[in-house]
Amino acid sequence: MSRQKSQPYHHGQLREALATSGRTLLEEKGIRGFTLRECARRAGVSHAAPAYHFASIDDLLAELATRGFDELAAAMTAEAARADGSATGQLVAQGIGYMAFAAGNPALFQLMFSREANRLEAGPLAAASEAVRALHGAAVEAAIPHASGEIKQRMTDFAGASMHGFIALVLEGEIGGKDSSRALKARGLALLSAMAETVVRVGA
Amino acid sequence: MSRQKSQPYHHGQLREALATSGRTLLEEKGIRGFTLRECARRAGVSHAAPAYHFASIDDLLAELATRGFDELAAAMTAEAARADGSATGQLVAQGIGYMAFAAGNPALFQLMFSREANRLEAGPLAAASEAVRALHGAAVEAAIPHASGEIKQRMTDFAGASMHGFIALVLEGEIGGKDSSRALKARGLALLSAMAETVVRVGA
DNA sequence: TTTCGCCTCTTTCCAGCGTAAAGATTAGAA
DNA sequence: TTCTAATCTTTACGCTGGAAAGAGGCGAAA
Repeated sequence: MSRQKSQPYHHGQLREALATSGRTLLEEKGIRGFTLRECARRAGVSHAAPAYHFASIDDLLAELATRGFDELAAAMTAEAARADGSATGQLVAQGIGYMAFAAGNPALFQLMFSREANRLEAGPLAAASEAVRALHGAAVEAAIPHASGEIKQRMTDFAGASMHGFIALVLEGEIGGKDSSRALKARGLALLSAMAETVVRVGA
Repeated sequence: MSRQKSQPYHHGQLREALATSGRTLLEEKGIRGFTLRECARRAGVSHAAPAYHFASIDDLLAELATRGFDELAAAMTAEAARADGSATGQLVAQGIGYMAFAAGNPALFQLMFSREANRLEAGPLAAASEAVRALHGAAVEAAIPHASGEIKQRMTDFAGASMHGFIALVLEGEIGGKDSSRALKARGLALLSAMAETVVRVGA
């Protein structure tokens, strides 16, 4: 990612390059260890160059979080496409995609749900996170089409909370600290199954 | 908290004072806005004074997180004491205490579950967080005394995940962004009820 | 009681940080 | 070709966490 002779001054793709180097840097050093200067260094530009593309370090972090939400939505959709067409199958598959993304990008996942990235109300970050919520909400409602609006809301809360809470606690080491990766996946799957069962039972 | 004539040089209670000023500072500025120097300033000492009591800023943050876990355990116990003696009542009450603590100390709660505080395996932080887990695990097992060990584990995962996930998503604004505080409490209570019902149903 | 050593805190210093301002360079339009 | 705006570098500032050295105060040993 360092500057080449073919790009002696204008980088041309600096915004993209910063997002790329920023993402790896974030996973390597964590949120507190993330610095704008190191990010610029890895992109091969001076430490002040990012200022033109991002108003502040928080702005860059918000961009990373936004891209994270986009990718999370894609992971949920992709996993759902691989599952059978049943409503509960879709719901569980979405959860698998959600957890797999979180496990593969723990620091980014933490940033996305950390409130450190200042999400302006109408900003792209809020839209991207809303898209994930919509995806999940649709899956829950599809599983309980005849339920009342209130039940649907409660079951969406319930499904989202258990799915998110489980992987969050796993990443934190609060759950399955000594478990193998395989055993952990089984626990996750068991949780998603119990969640889906409850949703259809209450919402029937 | 500034230095008085009665304590011209030796502070005497500096460790405590730093933990106190650190806690308010954390809630005011968030994890990323937390600085050791401002913390020392508020305690009325020079910026290098904390070094004697805390090896690094991460060490101070770990102390704050540890105290947070102690307080969280106390909040869960206190709320459970106010509830009826039924096993599910205890489980729900613990959840209320958990959520109330998180809502009242959002930045601290986030720090506790942020992996930023480097939790050494055998450190006091790990012990304090383990105590909270034990408290919750005992409540779940008391609700399903005849269940197998595997079911108990799965239901502990399940209960902990939904409880933690819900309040985490609320703090993040992912759930109930427009709701009033009252409505939000109702949603939380509904979630805890659904959680407890599922635990006793599956574990029966 | 005096002295001495250790604990606690301050002062000073350093490199690194985010950000602002000004200068340099380039691309593309006129 | 020349001019202008966009992009990047250089420089500078106040802040940060931490290390090192010095000062002050307490308690034990004489």
